[in-house]
Amino acid sequence: MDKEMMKGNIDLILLSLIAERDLYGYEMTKKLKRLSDEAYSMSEGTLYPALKRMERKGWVTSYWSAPEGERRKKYYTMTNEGETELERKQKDWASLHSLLHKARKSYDT
Amino acid sequence: MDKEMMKGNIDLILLSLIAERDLYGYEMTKKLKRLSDEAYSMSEGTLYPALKRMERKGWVTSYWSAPEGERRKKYYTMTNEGETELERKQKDWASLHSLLHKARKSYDT
DNA sequence: TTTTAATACATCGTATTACAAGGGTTCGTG
DNA sequence: CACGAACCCTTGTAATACGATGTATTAAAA
Repeated sequence: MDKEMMKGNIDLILLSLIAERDLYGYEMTKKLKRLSDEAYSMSEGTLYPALKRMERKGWVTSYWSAPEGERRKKYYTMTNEGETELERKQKDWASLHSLLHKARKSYDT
Repeated sequence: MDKEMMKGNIDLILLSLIAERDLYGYEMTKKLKRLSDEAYSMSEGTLYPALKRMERKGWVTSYWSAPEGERRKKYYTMTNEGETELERKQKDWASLHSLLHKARKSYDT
């Protein structure tokens, strides 16, 4: 998968991940790599600013976790607004999918 | 459909349209609006620079048509490179779709 | 006939975005 | 102790989407 394909969809990807369970940043990069069969690596220069952005928009919140003997990790968790936004993005995604389908099939003149 | 959803997918959309048959710019905006049930309007400030960009990249070529009594229109047509690029983008799109699916389903830990 | 709306192409300035490159700390293992 | 992996972050740059704006031409309405 070309990295270009991620453009414009970073937030949707991250929201989808975080919706499942709380994750910390570094973990997200590893998970994405695994889920894409090593095809896609999200650079940290993309990830961390994106997380900040989403937190600023109120879609996620974060908390530090530092259990005994473990190093600190910054976990991100979903807000209600984030869930709303995710649903919106999923709908948009479906609409775009449908639009592309129609375009390919020359649905009308 | 929110306009935001188009970000990063403009080229894919336009290539999909042009792959079906030669089209001129203004026609593309109308067709997209129709295909999306009036939900999406591609602004001309988005469209024309995008067409120029794709022509520069060799994905499409253009020709002017000015039949007797009709006003001039600039038609765009697909190149072989454009078809290759379209296939590449379609594959990427499918990969992203799969990735999102796996993210939602908590496919792994 | 004058005005208005639609058709058709284009550019410019701005805000946003993705990312490579870099910086830093902490921890485990050889 | 050295080294790499785990973890977080910022800065600068290039590309992108789009609103605003400009210019002609043609069709329709007033």
